[in-house]
Amino acid sequence: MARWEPDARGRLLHAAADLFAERGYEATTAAQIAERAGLTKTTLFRHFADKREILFQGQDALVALAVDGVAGAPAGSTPFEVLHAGILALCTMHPAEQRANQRGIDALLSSSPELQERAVFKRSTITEALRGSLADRLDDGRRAAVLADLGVRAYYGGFAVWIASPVDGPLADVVATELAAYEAAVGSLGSATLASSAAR
Amino acid sequence: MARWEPDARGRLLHAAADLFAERGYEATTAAQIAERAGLTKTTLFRHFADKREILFQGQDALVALAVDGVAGAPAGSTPFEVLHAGILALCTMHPAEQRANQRGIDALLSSSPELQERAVFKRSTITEALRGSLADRLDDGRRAAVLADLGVRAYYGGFAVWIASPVDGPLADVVATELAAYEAAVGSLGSATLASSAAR
DNA sequence: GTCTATACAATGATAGAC
DNA sequence: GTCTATCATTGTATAGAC
Repeated sequence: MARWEPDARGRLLHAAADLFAERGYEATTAAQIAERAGLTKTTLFRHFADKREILFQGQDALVALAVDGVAGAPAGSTPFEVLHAGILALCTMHPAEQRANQRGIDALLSSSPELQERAVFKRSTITEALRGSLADRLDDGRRAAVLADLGVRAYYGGFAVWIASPVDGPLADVVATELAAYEAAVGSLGSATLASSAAR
Repeated sequence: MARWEPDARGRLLHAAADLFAERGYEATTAAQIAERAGLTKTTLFRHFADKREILFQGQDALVALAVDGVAGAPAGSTPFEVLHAGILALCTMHPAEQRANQRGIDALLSSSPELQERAVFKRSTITEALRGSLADRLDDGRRAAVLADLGVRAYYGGFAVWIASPVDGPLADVVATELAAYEAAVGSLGSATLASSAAR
């Protein structure tokens, strides 16, 4: 028999979600979250590095998804196809059932500068991991970097559209549309540049 | 006659630079900085929003530089020429004499996760401002976003090279070289995409 | 309008007991 | 793993001094 109730982490997450929804992020203290979960502040900080991390639960898995997605792209893929593989792998983290949850988290994020800073950092971590794995595949570091930025933009942009949309549908569809639009924008940029330099 | 010693902000910056160099960022407390400057903690936090901001002194001006640089690009410029104008404007913030200082700041940044997070946030603020002003000029939002990412990469990448380089020279030269390299990478990406889609 | 004094709330770390 | 307890530090708030 366990000497304490199981799933402390899950209880903390649940308590935090409730309290953040009730009073907002800043008005909720770490001690209050712990108390509602039937635990203490010390235990909370054993499970989460800091208060902000509670809201980014599971985000760390995105890095591995992107890297594995890129690594798993078939040989002979074009650079954009490799990128697609990495970005669409990210979408598997967000099933349609969680869309309502994500809306709530999104609202919290925009309420606190502290959380926005952390969100930007997470985004940059994903971008950097993606850039690294693309660089392994593409042997041109700068091309890999540009693709990583572009892919992450499509992912986050698609995510925002998906969250805001009234109709249910898979995130991957929206993101794929975004990716195609960015691809077109880069294509026109490339050809515009070539045309203008050819004109000289 | 002043009733107190002037230039409190300057003294705080100087005291912080000394203490950070002596003991590192984390081992220096806000109270110690204030004390060495002959002030109190309260005053320090009147001049800086938080401890991290002490190390990003002046960074906020970069946003205006980028925006004004883009806005000042001559009519009829190509998208890349507009971008050049914005990015090279950023370089005016960093005269060659400050290169040694920047090296010290750079070392501190890599010593603390807290500072890295703030640095990433500053970078994203600059990117976002640049993206906005490029979007005004270029009427294609996604193209503007890709260019902003690319330009900021050239700026930060060039900055790192400039910091590390043993030879003295203007930052703008290094950054211009980076920009050209990224431009070439995007050009080849665009034509590769066009070629591969044409081949179908 | 800038600084000081004091008190305060909250984060996060640490040590030792169960 | 969790708890109690204590602690340093950040950052805020208030009221007053010059």
